Amino acid sequence: MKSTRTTTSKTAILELITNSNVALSHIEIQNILNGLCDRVTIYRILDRLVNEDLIHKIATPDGTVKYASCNHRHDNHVHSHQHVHFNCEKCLAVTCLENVEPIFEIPASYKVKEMNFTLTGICPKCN
Amino acid sequence: MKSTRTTTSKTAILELITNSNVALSHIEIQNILNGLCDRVTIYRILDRLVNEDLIHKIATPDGTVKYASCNHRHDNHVHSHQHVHFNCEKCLAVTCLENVEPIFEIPASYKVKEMNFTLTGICPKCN
DNA sequence: TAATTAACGCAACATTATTGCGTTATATTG
DNA sequence: CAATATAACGCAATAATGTTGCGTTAATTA
Repeated sequence: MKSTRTTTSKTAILELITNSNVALSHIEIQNILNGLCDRVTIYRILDRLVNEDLIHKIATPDGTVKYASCNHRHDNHVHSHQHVHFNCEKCLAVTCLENVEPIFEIPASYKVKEMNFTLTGICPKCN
Repeated sequence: MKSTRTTTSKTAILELITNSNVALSHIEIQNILNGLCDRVTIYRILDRLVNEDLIHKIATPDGTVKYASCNHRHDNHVHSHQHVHFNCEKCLAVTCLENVEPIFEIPASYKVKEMNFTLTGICPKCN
């Protein structure tokens, strides 16, 4: 009987991430919210949103953790975050490239559950 | 005239990373070295080794920064870390899959400089 | 072998993340 | 619709991780 409640902060953060076209870090969210809730609460809400599968967590190649919305289609009960992300060196934005699907082959002895594909370079805006 | 010196700690760390078949984090390296040098020195050496292109830095999807050796072949002056990494959920090991090369298409407006492809799941050993 | 200075150790500081606990407010129930 | 249960919160403390400054040590070179 694990329930989860709708709070002002939770909806605000979810909306923020959903409406953003780039992945956001904890600090970025904190700055945008500008004191709406405690720093710790943001951590807890982000964890909850990830658990509830409403957002997903990604890390840039340098280790910065960011959060992005899951506008994925639940094709047939299978849920996986097969996203390709683009990390701009200039503006540091992390964007989801939803329609890029890499093809690759890996030994069958590896049981792949998730994949994380991040490209680094210069985005169209900064080019 | 930027010179770089060979020190005991530096060679030890480089050797450690080179001989490891999995990527190592700062703490893991620190624990293995077991007081050979200071925590700060490890940070500085790792930075230097990355700059000198002797090792490369990667991050697991959850944001843990790890370091691995570059046993890449400098085909023709072009140097890029087109590695595919496998991150085992069980033993947390990050392994380089050198011979897996993903194929993907991305809008030309994006200038791709590096790519980071991490798969998560269960490795052959843990399976 | 002496001089130069990169690299080191140590201490202090900065940033980021986690935990405990009493309080607040969301959802449920009588 | 008010009373109740407890998820979620704020705040303070603590842990974990990364950075900076500076005096000292030791790798290179002249």
